Amino acid sequence: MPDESWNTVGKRDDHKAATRRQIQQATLDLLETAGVEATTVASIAERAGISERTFFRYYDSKESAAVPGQGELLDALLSRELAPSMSPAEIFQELAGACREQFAHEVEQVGFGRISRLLLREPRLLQAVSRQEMHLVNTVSDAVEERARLSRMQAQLVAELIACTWRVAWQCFAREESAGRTSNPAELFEQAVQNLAEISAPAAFGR
Amino acid sequence: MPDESWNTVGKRDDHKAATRRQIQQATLDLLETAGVEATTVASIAERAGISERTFFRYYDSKESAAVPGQGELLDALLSRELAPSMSPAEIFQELAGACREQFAHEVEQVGFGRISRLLLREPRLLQAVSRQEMHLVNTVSDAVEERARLSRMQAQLVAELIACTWRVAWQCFAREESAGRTSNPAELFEQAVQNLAEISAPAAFGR
DNA sequence: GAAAATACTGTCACAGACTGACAGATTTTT
DNA sequence: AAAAATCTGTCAGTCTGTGACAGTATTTTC
Repeated sequence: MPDESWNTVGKRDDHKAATRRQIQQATLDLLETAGVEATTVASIAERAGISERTFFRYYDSKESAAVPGQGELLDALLSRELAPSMSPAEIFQELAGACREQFAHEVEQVGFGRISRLLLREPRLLQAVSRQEMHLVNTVSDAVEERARLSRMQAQLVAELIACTWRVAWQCFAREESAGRTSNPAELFEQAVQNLAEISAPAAFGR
Repeated sequence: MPDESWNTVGKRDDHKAATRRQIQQATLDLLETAGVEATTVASIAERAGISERTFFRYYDSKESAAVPGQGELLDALLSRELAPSMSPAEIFQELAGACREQFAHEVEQVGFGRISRLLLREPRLLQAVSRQEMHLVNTVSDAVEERARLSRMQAQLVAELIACTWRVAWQCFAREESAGRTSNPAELFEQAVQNLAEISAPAAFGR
């Protein structure tokens, strides 16, 4: 038997990752056809070839098994440099940039269309996303407050605006996609940022 | 027996309203001491003097029995005049005005402090609020799109920004309140709107 | 004022979500 | 190969939430 100790992933991790994918797959399959309400965890577990108990060792609900995590987005946001010398507007622009790149990237992922279609018609899944966003806003808010030395209110607003822009861009893109039209993600995101400025700052765009 | 038919509320409505209050009260009492997790619907029902089954005829979960509805805010927003001639910024200002007044009003309500303290330390209750906000955003977004003739993206952004400002102002106020300090609600809300503009419109504040 | 229609509540029964405990199997480490 | 750590399934149990039915109170109708 060849030595593969250089490889950090062993059989255990492989199997875990595979199980995760199977659960995701099974969940999407069933939610797509029967809807969130009518789908039971038992049926998901059966389709994924595991016990019901094991399902809950991977995900804490069928909703969270369906929606993708926001870990990458969070990482992208936290990896940006935020100096105390920057103005709130500059910080927002910096983070929005990270968001735009990540957005364009995630749209390319396999299964994006599938999940977005599901999200548009299943409020309970949107709820699950909202829970993740709550965590993201808190984390980003804390980071901004500490690293950029903004007031609590400013930091929170920056974080909320980031999440808000992301949400709107995402939803607009998904709607376009569902309608058969195709659009440029980065451009769409930038358009959201642009509209945001126009809406909230009356003086800057006076007639 | 005196004729009271002029009074639109009969014994039935009275009793219903009283039961609602009892449930709210019992829920807050128990959540306050034991937390959301540890409190069962059965215990709430017992304290409110009703059966468990009846509890679910009034509220669909213990979370929603604890948080106040957003019906008044929604009414206030929808009662504002939105003409197609208005710019997105003007629409936002108009709605923000309604929000500010409602905010100052709600802060005065009895039980506000109690609920806000609870919300600050119970994520599950925040989740329940978030569900209501989702509905509010959708409703406002639709109204804005139809009555002010904005693009879907603009309408959605306006609605999200309203909700966002409300949330931040609310949270800041609650935090101040919890810390023993007292602040002016209308002023605080206006400050949030101000900061919002400063954050999202770089060109307007570039010194 | 009685009778009929309507609304509210409690009891019962049940499905589904989720968790703790334990035992057996598998992988990893020594 | 033995020991330790990890993963999984089974079992039993609590809690949430809902449909069905019957009994009671209220309102409406005559």
